[in-house]
Amino acid sequence: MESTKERITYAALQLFAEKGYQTVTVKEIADKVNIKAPSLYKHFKNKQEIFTSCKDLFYHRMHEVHDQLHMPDSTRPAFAYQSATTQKIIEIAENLFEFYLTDEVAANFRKILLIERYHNKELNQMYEEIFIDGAIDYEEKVFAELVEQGAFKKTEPHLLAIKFYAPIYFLIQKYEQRTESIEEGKEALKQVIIEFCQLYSNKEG
Amino acid sequence: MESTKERITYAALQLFAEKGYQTVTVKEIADKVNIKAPSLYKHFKNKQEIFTSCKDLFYHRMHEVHDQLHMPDSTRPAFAYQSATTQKIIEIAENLFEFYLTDEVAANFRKILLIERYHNKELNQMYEEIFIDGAIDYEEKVFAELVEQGAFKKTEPHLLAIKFYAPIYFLIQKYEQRTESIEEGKEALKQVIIEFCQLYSNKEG
DNA sequence: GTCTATAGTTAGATAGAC
DNA sequence: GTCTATCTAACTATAGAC
Repeated sequence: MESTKERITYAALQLFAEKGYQTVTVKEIADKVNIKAPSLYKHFKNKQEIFTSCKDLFYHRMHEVHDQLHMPDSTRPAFAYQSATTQKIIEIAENLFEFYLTDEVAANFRKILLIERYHNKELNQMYEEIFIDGAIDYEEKVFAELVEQGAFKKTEPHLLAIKFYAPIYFLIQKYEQRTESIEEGKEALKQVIIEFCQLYSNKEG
Repeated sequence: MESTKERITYAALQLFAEKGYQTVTVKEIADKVNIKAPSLYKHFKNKQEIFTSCKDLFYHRMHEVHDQLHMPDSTRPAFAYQSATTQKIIEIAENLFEFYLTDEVAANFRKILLIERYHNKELNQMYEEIFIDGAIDYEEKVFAELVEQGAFKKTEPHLLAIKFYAPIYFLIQKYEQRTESIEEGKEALKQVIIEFCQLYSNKEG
């Protein structure tokens, strides 16, 4: 059972991701939910609040999944890097890739951030925290730990993080517009990560 | 001497890159050129034609620079891969990075493509041709040639292309919103590419 | 909580004077 | 080729009936 408020939020999320906030009209959102535009205002004060609802939905979903997957999250305390293994970082890469491509909320809000960040300071900060600096900082810590443990060869963690994360970042943007070929993308990712691990890890695999 | 038509195109280019096509009003464009909105219509038939003018400007600039730098361009005949050397691919990476971050036309239109591609088939195709498949195809050919020449170790060209290109792609998106720190980005790029070449090339450098 | 009707505003674009 | 004045259409949002 989905409430009308939730249906509006999901409809708006899809439309904002496709066209951007300003381009989407409240009538379009209403049409998608099969109600008339003025009825929206019984659920939300105004258009901006619908957007806020999308943002809240994404934050909630992201924290939930990042927690599950022990993924980057600059707004929460650090997770146990001690448990990092080569196998685990492969899993992290695959989960990250899959989450931001197939999860409806994550995939759409990622697009929204990409679109809106050029004229919205807050959303730009959010994008950088999640997909640029935040992600790199996290990977850096993971690799620093792996190097210290002796699991990885002594290498500069920042460069290692870029080499590891950049292909994930690139492949997400490559396959976001062709979700029917996601398996192909996953395969490419896997190969890149495996080669990466063979190069820099001391153990095999 | 810049014509009013050119001044309008450049003003629109900046605004579209920041806010997206729909969000920008013709009044905003006019304000930036210090004329009144109706005067725009003496230079362009409508708003859409201003956008077309931005696109044409970018295409012209891109072909010009890609030719100069022997860079990817799926709409033109292939360049002489025979002349590819390790030193040259480092230069290609740096030039690509610098062009799409510092050239006013290229940097702004790249943002426009990123913003508009989710709801515009033509622009999505253009983005993929320039920044995704086109770029990867080009690098793939370069590396295939380098491998055949014996300059590079025998490696799967497609994976090599992703490993080479993804960091460029990522760093462009990292530094596009902080052009004051571009030198830092250039340094990171250089290090990544140098390490890349050390790993895969047979000769040094 | 849905609707119809409509207010209030702003957008893109045109007409016509200078 | 610039301007002022203005048209028309579209959008956000409100009022009030059901």
